[in-house]
Amino acid sequence: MLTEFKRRYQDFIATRKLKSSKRRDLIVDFIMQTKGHFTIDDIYPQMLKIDRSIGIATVYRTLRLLVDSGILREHSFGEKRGYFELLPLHTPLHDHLICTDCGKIMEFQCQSIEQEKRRIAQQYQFSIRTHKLEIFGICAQCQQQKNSLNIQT
Amino acid sequence: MLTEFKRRYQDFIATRKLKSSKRRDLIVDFIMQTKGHFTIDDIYPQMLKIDRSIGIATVYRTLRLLVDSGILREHSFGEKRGYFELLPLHTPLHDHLICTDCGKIMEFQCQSIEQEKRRIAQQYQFSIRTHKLEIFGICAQCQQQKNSLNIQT
DNA sequence: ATTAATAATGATAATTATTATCAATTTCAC
DNA sequence: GTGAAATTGATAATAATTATCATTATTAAT
Repeated sequence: MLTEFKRRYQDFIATRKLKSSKRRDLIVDFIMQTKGHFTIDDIYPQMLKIDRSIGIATVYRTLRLLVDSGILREHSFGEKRGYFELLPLHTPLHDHLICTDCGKIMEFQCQSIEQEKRRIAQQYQFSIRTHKLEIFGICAQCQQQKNSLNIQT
Repeated sequence: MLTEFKRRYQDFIATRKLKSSKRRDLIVDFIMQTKGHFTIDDIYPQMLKIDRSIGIATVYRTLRLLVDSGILREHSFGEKRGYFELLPLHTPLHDHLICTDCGKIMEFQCQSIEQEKRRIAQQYQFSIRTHKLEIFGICAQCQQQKNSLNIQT
């Protein structure tokens, strides 16, 4: 069975005149099944279990490929390393709230931000590939913790 | 004369019980006068002209300080190194369009995105410190160039 | 099926930006 | 002035990613 992601991946390979390969197919198959955000360190050890000989460079290369093809989106979330996530087609993009205290990341969707984004792109005759909206601050739980600490002291 | 930025910097120093220092004052004075986005490499050579003995670590430390105090905002713009920009108070935040072809960065302001951002934060009881919205794609000029190339071939 | 051209691979060196360390110096409340 | 604490410059360390390169795999054309 050919999933949406797989189809998009194969299209990308074809239009760029790249060659398919066992290793890359394996990595792509694995990534297709991920949920949420992940780093290289999250997935590389699991890939080694499937194929002991996969080099980390190939994983990096494949991630780059999938980002370029629009299948993955990369975030930094204020950190040095990259986080990746699948972007299904025909699903509105979501954005992120990042707690700078506990590191928690929450997703939200906002139709009107999407709309405004497109309106501005049009105004600048800018052709959008992707976008990232990260809101940094303190989550509800961390605010409560801080409050209770203040009361105790 | 005490500028708005200087006042905010001194407040921050005071509330964190830090000490002032010649070096840091010098760096802060310099940064106050910057316009637009800059990296360490943009400003460090100029600082050396003012004081030959300033170490790059001190500049990094001071930048971090100013980001923490909300005077500077840091962006990655899809690159590894950090870009910084002054955030004046009482001025609505702006966002960025980034051309992945030529690297050009355009700023825009959108009141309704700001509004939606605040609405969502409220919904999640999230206390906003700052935000970054980066829209990646191809600018008008680069699109034209591509079109004309296609016609020629 | 063979070949020839090109792409992919793993290992690892290189890069690059930033942070950590630390002894010496500076600041500042008392 | 004194002493505790913060700051400093030099530089080592870190950490994530990319570049290099010899070898292997893939593919299109024969």
